[in-house]
Amino acid sequence: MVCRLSTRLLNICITSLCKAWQLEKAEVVLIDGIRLGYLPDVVTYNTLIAAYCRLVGVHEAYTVLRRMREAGINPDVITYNALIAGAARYRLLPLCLDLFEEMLQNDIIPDVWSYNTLMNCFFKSGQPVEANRIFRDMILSNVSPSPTTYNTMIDGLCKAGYSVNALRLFRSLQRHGFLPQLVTYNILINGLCKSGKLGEARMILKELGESGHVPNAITYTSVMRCCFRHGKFEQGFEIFLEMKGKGYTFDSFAYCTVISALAKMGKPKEANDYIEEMLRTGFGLDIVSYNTLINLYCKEGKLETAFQLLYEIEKCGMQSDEYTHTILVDGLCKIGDIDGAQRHLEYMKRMGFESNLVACNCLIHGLCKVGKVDYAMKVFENMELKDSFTYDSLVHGLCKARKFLLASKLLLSCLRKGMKVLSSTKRAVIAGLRSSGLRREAKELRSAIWMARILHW
DNA sequence: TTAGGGTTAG
Repeated sequence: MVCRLSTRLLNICITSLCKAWQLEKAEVVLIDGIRLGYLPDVVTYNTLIAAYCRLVGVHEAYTVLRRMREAGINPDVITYNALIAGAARYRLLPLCLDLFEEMLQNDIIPDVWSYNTLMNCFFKSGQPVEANRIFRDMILSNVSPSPTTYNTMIDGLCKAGYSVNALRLFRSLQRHGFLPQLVTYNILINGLCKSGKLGEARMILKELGESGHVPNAITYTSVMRCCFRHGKFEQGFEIFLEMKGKGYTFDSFAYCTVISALAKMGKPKEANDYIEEMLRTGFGLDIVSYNTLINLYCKEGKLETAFQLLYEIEKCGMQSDEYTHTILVDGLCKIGDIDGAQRHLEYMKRMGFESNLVACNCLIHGLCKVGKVDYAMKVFENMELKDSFTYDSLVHGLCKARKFLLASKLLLSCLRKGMKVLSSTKRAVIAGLRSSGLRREAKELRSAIWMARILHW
């Protein structure tokens, strides 16, 4: 009894220290505890493993598992779930699968949490088909799905571009008596908004209103962002005011949405006013908030201030991300500092950021803007991934350089891949071919555009 | 120990 009480006390201490990010102190308490006869149990080690995953890394957490075994304590399903969640946090899909396999080999039966985490990891890694396979495995293993399972499925489907299937799943669950939670509505509203299905999003929002759930800050932010994206600025700002009135502007999410919208609208003065308001509220800025500010400074051409912020981020120990550097590359391109942009791309590589499609697109656009279209072509040829932004920028650049035949060739290869390009891009190439006396080529391009429209409808 | 909102390019 005394021993069990002591272990409980030890666990309470370790849990509090882990929650306060005091991992080193938690380790000291563990060592001192053992010395004083407070014996750790599976909960002690599970707490430490979860904390290592969250604060240090999954490999370091795995060393705790070894120590746990050395202490004669067997891991359980919670131990493995924590490790799988840790691996999923760092998108280490093969490690997630290895851990799942190791769990099975140790005769530990995976539970709904294990499957949910693995499924989510597959979705986050861009593998919706595999995620669905995990869902099926779960059913075959007689593990009952939880509301989180369905929420993960709906969210994953939306993010993978299958919002229609997500809505279908939602409806079929409802028919089988599933009562959607607020989070389910939020996932679906956000997913439908992002895929441009505004009518359906509005319908779900109406159903949410009738469901008895009260829309929260997340619901409001999703809908507000959707309004801004579709040019309904007045409605967007009305939502922001309503959020303020309800006390839903307690974090940076709503502010970042509004500031970015104003930056896009070319209203830096108003955006700066909101920045000041956000800073006055006193909540700490995270990396997305910093990125929003850097983006605004870049849009204003204030690159020095933007880099000063990057310096601040790094100085306070915060990690900059792909967005931070992509925004800076774009900012440099926009002021015509192509050398600076290329240097920053190199810096990104050195920092360990993988090849970044958006940043490369910015460079191509910047090169075309300053008339270096041949160099833009070289960058294009070396790019592994290309999207409609890549083609749009380059085709426009080629038209500007009066290289209409090459522009037409690129445009066609883009259309054949089923990518959508701007109407202005198509018009520029056809008009260019005509003005150069290439009437037959212009006619052929028009037919090809027409065919592509039918094929990829 | 699992799920939801904010930041980048034509």
